[in-house]
Amino acid sequence: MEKPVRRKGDAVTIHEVARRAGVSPMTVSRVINGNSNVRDTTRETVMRAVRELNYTPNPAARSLAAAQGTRIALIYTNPSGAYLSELLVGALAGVSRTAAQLVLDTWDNVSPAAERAAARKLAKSVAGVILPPPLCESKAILSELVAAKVPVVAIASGRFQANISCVRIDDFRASREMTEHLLGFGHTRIGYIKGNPNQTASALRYEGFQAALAEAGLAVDTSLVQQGYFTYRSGLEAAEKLLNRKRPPTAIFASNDDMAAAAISVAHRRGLEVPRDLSVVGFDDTPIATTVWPELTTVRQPIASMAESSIELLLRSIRQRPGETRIVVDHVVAHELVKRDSVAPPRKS
Amino acid sequence: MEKPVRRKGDAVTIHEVARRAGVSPMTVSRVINGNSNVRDTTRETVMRAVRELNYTPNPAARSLAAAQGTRIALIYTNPSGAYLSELLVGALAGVSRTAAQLVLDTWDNVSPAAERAAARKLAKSVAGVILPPPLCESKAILSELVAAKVPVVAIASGRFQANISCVRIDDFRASREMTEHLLGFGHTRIGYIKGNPNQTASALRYEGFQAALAEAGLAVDTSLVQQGYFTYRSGLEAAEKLLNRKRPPTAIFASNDDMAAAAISVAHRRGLEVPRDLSVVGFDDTPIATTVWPELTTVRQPIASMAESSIELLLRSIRQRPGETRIVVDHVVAHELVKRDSVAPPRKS
DNA sequence: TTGCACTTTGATAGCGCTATCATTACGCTC
DNA sequence: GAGCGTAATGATAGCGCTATCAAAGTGCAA
Repeated sequence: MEKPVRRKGDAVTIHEVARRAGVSPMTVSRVINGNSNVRDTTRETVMRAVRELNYTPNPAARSLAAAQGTRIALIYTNPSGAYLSELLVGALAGVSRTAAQLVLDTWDNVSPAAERAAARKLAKSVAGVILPPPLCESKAILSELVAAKVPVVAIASGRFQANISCVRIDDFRASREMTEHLLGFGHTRIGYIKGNPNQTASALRYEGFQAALAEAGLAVDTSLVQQGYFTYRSGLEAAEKLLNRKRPPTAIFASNDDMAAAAISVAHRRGLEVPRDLSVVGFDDTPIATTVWPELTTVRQPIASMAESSIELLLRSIRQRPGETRIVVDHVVAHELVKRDSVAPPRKS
Repeated sequence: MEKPVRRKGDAVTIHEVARRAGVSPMTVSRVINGNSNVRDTTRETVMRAVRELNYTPNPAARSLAAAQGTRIALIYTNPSGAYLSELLVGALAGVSRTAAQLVLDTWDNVSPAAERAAARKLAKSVAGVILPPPLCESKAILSELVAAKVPVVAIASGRFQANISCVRIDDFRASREMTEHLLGFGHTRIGYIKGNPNQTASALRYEGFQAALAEAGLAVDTSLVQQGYFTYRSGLEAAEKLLNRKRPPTAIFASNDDMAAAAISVAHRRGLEVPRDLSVVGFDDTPIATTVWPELTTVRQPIASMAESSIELLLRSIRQRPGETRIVVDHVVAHELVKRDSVAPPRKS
């Protein structure tokens, strides 16, 4: 049995839909592109035909005809690479339905001038950009991209910014919930390891922590709060300081998983068992959360589906007619508290 | 200053190349597709024009005209996901120059029957497949794909298999070198944590370890060899056993980074300092190698560039005319011994 | 030189879709 | 109901590339 010749005849085209609906192919095209200027009744007829024939537009033809070299850039920096693979998986999923191409690049520029230059160059070669943190916090990059009228989606950025679409979770609320979870176990002396101050999310997470404490009528003991930088190394140091105290905390809330993993490691080196002697929780649910032992209780950001949404958003922006006002949305998606094995009630002492 | 209208004129087309080279567009097409039946002198003229104009084929047009929905699948399973992001980065880089689209899928089938069914279905929808371990060791998948005449590239698989192209490092040699490195520091009692037996690479790495020992005139002490499964958890257990011995090893060679990281963690819990009291080395150079402290000495597999080569290989296979014999190559790329901070001479005892 | 088989090149016709402009239908004022 | 402006639809012409087949060139034997 030969493999069928791929050429020809395997897919239903816009013409067949048009014929079935009794309209011209152009009208079908307008309908499937959500174009206005189509009478409602016509639209419905067409849509029915589309459904009946199970029609899917051919992405290649589409982008060829539209001459929109739909290249979408995803720029990242190494530091934030923790969830890179999930980001890529999601972006790829979003792109694979369309003719768009995903192009990757790493920027480790330090100076705003370098970022500015890179952004300007990028703006010329792609139709849209997805920016994870910390890049999406850079004024230099953002202003350059916005000036060049290239649609941008900031992903997992803490806060919504003018002119930039944004797909994110509610860091504040997630962090508050996690703190409440800890509180619910009876912890009252909770150490907190802050994230890198160059990211809005760090502040938001800390605020969520404070808010939960305040609601529970507890004061924030600032000596139990350490600055971290989202790296394992910084988590190591912060946890050392926390556990060196005369009255060490009974739980540590690290604002990402890498630092939480580091806290576990420090605890182990001191002969403390987790969670019996110390509860530890993280944030993000990156692979390391399930690598370490015990597995981390953490907050799951659905990075993959967030990336997928970002692509869709971007594509919609790109497809816009030149005249229309830019689509700018703030898309807050649901997070999830993932309970695993790193939390227990505080030990009686 | 308005952004130039994207439509038209921004890219150099095959016609311009043709005019410059003084041939027809068709001939250019043949050249860039590596088609035979083009005189060498003609080919060179065309290639020069291509270079001078910095021409890149338009992927959309290409796949539209060729009606070859050049979709390349990358299938992975969670367990091997350690270097997934690097794999994706490389594959994407390879793909971004061509019309091909990368589609991802996760298979966590256990039964060969399920794998067989999935492979059969896959064969119908894509033009080529990239298979990282352990999937590339599955007879069921492989035979199904080969039967369907879908080109396959096994990446980072230990050994070359008939009918399947393969891009890999020399696991045996890399492992032998790493062992020699340890030996060079004066270690003679080296613990070894084996990899998952479902992968050829595990055996190869172990053989390399044995070979180096044999060359140095040392006998392999099988009580210093533990079975692991490439997971952090299994590394934990193996390291425990190793360090529980009356005369524990002075160094541990884990056959991947996750298990090496686990070994470090176990050492720390026992108050052992790495590398002062125990040297630990890993394999693969995944992100965890630079996350843990101290950073791991390990063997770097250039996964990204391997993935890129795989794509190129696949594309070449796909572009083949139906008649020709399948291209099957065994591409062994160079590895690298990355020396970091987890190795020191054995402590005098 | 002619004839024949084979290699190399080119002309033509789309791939499936959308931009553009022309055409027709509709709604309204006067 | 004529006249006009706007909304809805259609006809045409490609987007950049490759499949296909026809044409031209090449080599070799007779």
